[in-house]
Amino acid sequence: MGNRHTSLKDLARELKVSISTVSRALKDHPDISREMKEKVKQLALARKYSPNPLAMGLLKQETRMIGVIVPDLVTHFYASIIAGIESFAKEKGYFILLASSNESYEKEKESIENLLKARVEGLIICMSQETRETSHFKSLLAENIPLVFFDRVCLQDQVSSVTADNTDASKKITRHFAEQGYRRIAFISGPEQLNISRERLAGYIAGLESCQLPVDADLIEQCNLSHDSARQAMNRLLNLPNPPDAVFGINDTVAFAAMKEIKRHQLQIPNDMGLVGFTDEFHATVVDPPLTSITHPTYEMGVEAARLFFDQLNSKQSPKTVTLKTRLVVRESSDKAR
Amino acid sequence: MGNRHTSLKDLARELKVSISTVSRALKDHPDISREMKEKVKQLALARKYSPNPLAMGLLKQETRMIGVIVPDLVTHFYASIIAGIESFAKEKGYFILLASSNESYEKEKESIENLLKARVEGLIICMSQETRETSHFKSLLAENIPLVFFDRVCLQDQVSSVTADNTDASKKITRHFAEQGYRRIAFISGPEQLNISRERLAGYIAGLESCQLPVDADLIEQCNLSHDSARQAMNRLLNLPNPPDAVFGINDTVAFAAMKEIKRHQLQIPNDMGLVGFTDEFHATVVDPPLTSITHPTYEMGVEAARLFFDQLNSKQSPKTVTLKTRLVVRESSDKAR
DNA sequence: GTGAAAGCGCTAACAG
DNA sequence: CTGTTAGCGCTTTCAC
Repeated sequence: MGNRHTSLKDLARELKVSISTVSRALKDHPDISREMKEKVKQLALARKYSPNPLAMGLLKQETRMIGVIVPDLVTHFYASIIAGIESFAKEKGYFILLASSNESYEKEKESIENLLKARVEGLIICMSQETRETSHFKSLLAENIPLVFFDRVCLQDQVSSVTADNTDASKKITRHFAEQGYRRIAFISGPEQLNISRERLAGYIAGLESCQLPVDADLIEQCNLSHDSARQAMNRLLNLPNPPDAVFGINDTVAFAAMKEIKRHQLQIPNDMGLVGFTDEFHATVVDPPLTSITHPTYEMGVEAARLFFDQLNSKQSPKTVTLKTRLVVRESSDKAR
Repeated sequence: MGNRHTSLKDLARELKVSISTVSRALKDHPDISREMKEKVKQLALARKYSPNPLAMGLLKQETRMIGVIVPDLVTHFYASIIAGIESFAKEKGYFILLASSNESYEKEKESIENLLKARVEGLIICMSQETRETSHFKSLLAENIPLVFFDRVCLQDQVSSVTADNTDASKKITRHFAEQGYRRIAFISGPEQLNISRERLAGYIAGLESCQLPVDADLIEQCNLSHDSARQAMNRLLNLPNPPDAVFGINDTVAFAAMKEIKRHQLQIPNDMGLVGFTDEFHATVVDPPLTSITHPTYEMGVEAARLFFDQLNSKQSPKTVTLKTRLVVRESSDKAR
């Protein structure tokens, strides 16, 4: 390999001045003469000098890297959030080090350790589904390492986080169903340790109550957010003695799985069964019929998470909670009127 | 911030020995006494010592980072490939630095520069759609920086690359259509500077010829791989005086766009119009009807790209070309028989 | 067996 | 205005 990068030393030698002179000239230090600055800058350009971030990092104790941990690397949902984080971080001259927990608590802990070993300056995390216990996060706090949660959050009084307005959004969904004439509205939730499950469930119930519809425990199903488990949940709903006439799926995967299962049972969407999801723009329009959904502002969520991160980094502020407004976009899957 | 990590110096001070002793003890240097090793290792563990990669990098001139540039961060296709790269790199103790070209030639060049400034040890790249000119890649080669292309490639005699068996696969598609009784088979291609466009077109034509079907220039459309442009292309096909009865879309986005447009024209898939794509497993099964497609081995492609990268890194070998086998998976969208 | 010292590329305090 | 020096964390050669 050899050293393919020009160093200050190289420049200094070539110009027959000291390293510090070169260093200062490049940063327009007032002490340096105009001509010297000229000469140095010109040579630096010619030799394609760029400061060695390792050396800088060592010196300044900063690596300009942020660790990002997501439950899963391959879904559009996280990819889009990551793109948001990346774009904000890039502006600030930071890079992203990416890791996936694969929805596993153990891998989450492992990823945190690896990223810290790589000397990231802090972490932006979406918790794994399995995570019930938060000591690994608390020790980050104890060590004063900047931390931000997005979408799935915990320790909200101590950690900055970005979420969607889950409760509100879910309430809107239930009310929308009711307005369309659906009466037995089911909800397929996720693991109860996740705030998104709890909040969306709360909204679902609040919505039912505000429409004077009864809350029927049979209509509340749970799954582990995997495709298969969501299909099974939908299947249980369909096999109920008194099945629902509408379903609210807690996220993309669940909504898709539900859709497949409904179709498999030869039921028409939206006439026999209404369906609404909680997805990003892209997926909702790809399926057939197009899915009514709360469009999750994924990219924006990433941007906000990064913004919160830098707030933490620059001045240890008290944790902030950002809640992103969502929109209910009505499409065919819940539009009986058509 | 302060220095939150334990250093060799810290350990040395605590044990009242020199830094070099600690360093040697930790790497089981034969000169060090058994007891000393014990003591050092124990304390290192207790203090959670982990070597500072910046210091190591500076010393050894290696950063253990690979730059990865994709045309787009948010699609499942690239996300899945990135996951493959990441998993292999992780094995080797390397991290990924991710950048997106957003299909722009300028951004691609910019990303290369940024990543080099960050001192990645080499690059794994999928070219932007706009890229026609390869001098920025050539200068990487000139500087002996390891480089691997995937999916979209160029300079194949000088650079290692992984691709799918595009020509073969496309031939299979055309032949499959013919077997199903389709006669006017159209192809929606991408920009001609991309090898995937040229190779898939070649396979499409070879397939037609092997079935004694005529090649009709009207049935070969082009788009820039965006959703809108693909819809327009499909639309042009549908408005032909003698429209096709089957369409082969060059990738995911194109196949989806085509599907929407076909539905908008009230045509039934597969009866009025057959449709086949070139997609990863996930997307093909989400749409309705499920899409017959060449399933693109995305994750595997990432793994192979990473493998080639390390081949390059470890010993400057002559460039290799890996071609991944694909499978034609017949689903409803082209299955007239049902 | 262990320590001292140099050096990777850089900045900043201190000299002159 | 410019140079010298120390030090960020680490490995390695050379001394003892």
